[in-house]
Amino acid sequence: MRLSPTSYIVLGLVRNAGRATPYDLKAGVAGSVGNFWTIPHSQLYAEPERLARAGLLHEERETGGRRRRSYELTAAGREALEAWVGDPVTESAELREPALLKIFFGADPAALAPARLAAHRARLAGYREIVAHLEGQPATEGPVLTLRRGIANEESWIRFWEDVS
Amino acid sequence: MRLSPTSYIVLGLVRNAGRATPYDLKAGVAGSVGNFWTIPHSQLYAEPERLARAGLLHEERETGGRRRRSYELTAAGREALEAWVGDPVTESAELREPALLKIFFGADPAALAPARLAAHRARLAGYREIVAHLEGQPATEGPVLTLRRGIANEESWIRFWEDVS
DNA sequence: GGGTACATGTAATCAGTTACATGATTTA
DNA sequence: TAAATCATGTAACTGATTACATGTACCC
Repeated sequence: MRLSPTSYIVLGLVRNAGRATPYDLKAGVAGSVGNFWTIPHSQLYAEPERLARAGLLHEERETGGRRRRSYELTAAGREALEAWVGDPVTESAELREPALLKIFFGADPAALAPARLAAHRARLAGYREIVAHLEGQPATEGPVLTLRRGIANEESWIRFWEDVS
Repeated sequence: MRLSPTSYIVLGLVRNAGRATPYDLKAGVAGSVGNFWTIPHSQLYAEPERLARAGLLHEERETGGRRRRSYELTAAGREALEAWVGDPVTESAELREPALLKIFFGADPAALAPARLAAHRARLAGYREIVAHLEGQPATEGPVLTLRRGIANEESWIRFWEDVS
């Protein structure tokens, strides 16, 4: 089985939580990685199933009631996650910004700017708030760094859209 | 039919070229939008076919030889493209940077930095070269603006990776 | 004449998107 | 007690990825 970023997000969140249901994962994504990498919740049902088939997660299902599924890491799962985290090679992300596509094909940037500026400013404010709460907590270096990068990114976009306004 | 960014890239490139085969599109993507939005070439066979079924492209096929397909815009296709370009509302892009995911889940940023820095510096140099050739040409405002954004983006990433080195 | 790179496509699989559903809790 | 929202899933479709294939042209 080929492991995708989605797989590692699931593995990572399960590791952080110890044990998680798809719904926990949904909440986990929304409150953390989801800021820069969202996953539709249907994938959070499908993906753990795949990972369980591959032996990287252990699945348990409630016998009564709603028969909820919950997952935890197997040894193999932990190894796969750690190998990925430890590997210094990564792919490159693409910009894939729809507004840039429009500009490329002739849109007037000044017309796009107001909506883009509002969106970026809102996210920037959100990030600043989260980071204020997070700083000082123990064991949050990773999340704090990604937030810092998120902030720099929003600032960079804001400068761009201001320039073309 | 729902039109995706892929659809608009195809429509836009066909408009720019007047008429194009899938292979022309492949070259077109590689030399332009591909810098921030790549499309596997198999999609450049599938997507025009869909667009032709939807009446947005007109397909012609060589009778002899390799029976190459070529496409041009229909009136409806041109309208759809212009409506999209003229609409000031766009979705938001996500960062989706694999290296950030790794950091989020505990990777050492200093270990990731060298490869990332090399990649970003190479792209930055490439962009600067293209932009130097492009500036001054007529009717290249769109592409030049996207390149400028690409450059700012690379610079912003380079700052980030230098900071954590 | 043989290798290498460009040109041109097809097919199978799979992940992701979208939509549909419904049970349980809280709140007005 | 009705409405809203949270919790929990499934199913259908379709776009994207990957791999396979082969033809043509040019260069050594």
